[in-house]
Amino acid sequence: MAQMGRPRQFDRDAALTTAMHLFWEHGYEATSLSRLKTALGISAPSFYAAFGSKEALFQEAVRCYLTTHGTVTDCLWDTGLAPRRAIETALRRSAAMQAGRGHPTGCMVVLGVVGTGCDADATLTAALDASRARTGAGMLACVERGMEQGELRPDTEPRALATVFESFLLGLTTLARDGVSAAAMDAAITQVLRLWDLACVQPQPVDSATICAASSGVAWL
Amino acid sequence: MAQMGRPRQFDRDAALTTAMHLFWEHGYEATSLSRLKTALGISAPSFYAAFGSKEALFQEAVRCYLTTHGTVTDCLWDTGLAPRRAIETALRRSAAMQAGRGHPTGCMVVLGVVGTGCDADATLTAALDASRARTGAGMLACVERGMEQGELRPDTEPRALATVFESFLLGLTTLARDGVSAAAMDAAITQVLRLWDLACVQPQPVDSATICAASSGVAWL
DNA sequence: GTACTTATGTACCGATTGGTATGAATGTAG
DNA sequence: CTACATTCATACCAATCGGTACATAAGTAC
Repeated sequence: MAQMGRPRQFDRDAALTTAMHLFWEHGYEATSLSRLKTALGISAPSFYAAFGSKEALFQEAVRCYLTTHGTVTDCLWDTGLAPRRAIETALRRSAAMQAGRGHPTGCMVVLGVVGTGCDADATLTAALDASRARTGAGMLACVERGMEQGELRPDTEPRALATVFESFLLGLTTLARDGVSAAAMDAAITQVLRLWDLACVQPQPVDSATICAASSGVAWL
Repeated sequence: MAQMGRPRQFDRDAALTTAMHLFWEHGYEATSLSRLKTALGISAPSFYAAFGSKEALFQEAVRCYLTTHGTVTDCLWDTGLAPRRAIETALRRSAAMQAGRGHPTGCMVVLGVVGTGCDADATLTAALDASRARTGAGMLACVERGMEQGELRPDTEPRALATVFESFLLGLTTLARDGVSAAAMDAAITQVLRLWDLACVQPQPVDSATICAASSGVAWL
């Protein structure tokens, strides 16, 4: 049996994507029910039958983001990758994604820092906060791996170096919102990665700027 | 003559500061009239008599921010300062301010990128957008000054290097919102400034990390 | 004192917020 | 066919949104 009852007359996945784009673009509070209903092309009862509530839809949109666009930094946890390459890949993929087309600019996880207002918003942004914490920890883990593997000098300050990469990554969101191109971001990424090479035991000229975002199945971003 | 009519029974400047903190913390849309009235301790007619409208108050709050906390990056335009020192001072002052106490964390100018939702919000965030553009241009101007003065190598890519500093600076807002301390930011600033030294004609070990935020009359931040 | 100016408190405005009750429409199961 | 399950459209809900009318209070000017 397929499913009982009258079938819904809209594509739930497509509607979820549209809602994600709205929350991504405008934030949680600024995305009103009426705007959602209009954009999704459905009525209020259909909305609540399909998604439960505005907050539940937001949570689901966040989950959708984290499992798609948000995966660009997962390489930070790929221990099969050289740590420097992991960081470079995360930065270049993130830049390409954030400045990419077909969706709002910037990173939804970063934009969520201001989205709400009440005190009860902790549950709303919990997933976003956790994602940022995870990415920051990933940066630090990569630097520490670089030290453990003897690639970085022992006197390297892992937290300070990781914080540079993390802050730079976080800043891309605002750059993207202000219309900075992916090419400009890529040039900056090439520069900031020289900090890694500078911290290396033996200064080695590395071939940067050649990790393409399309190098591993994220061409849809 | 002092001023005719019944004198107002609240401190307008203090109310403006309180309102600025609310907008800074929660953004424009998430800061409702009732919240403002409660925090300011005044009634609706007093509010409108004193500030005109919510939007007018926001604009005034932005102006207040830009002329106080927002001045931490003005040193980027101080041609009397060595360009490297101008950038370092801007970064360290900004970090100290954003992680400082007595006000919300992060930079109000950066947090404004997501504050609104409608299409007519262009007028709302125009001042914030212009401020970010100005700071970005200031970063670039400093790098270009470093090249013109022969301090940086001729093959330096000014835009790429300036974008690194700019993105790093923008990222501090999210770091601050996530509770990163000023000390941790300072350590990262020391690291990112090595990019400047790396681009110098003659590699020179510079005494970083010793520009205190209190070095020029911004101790109130 | 009276005239005038400004601020305040109460009570209210239409519009929009997120969310529902209700019953008809449309499907499957038997 | 009937019974059941689910979605749909219309209409509606209390609460809150940003903003105002109006009378009163409190000051200065003369």
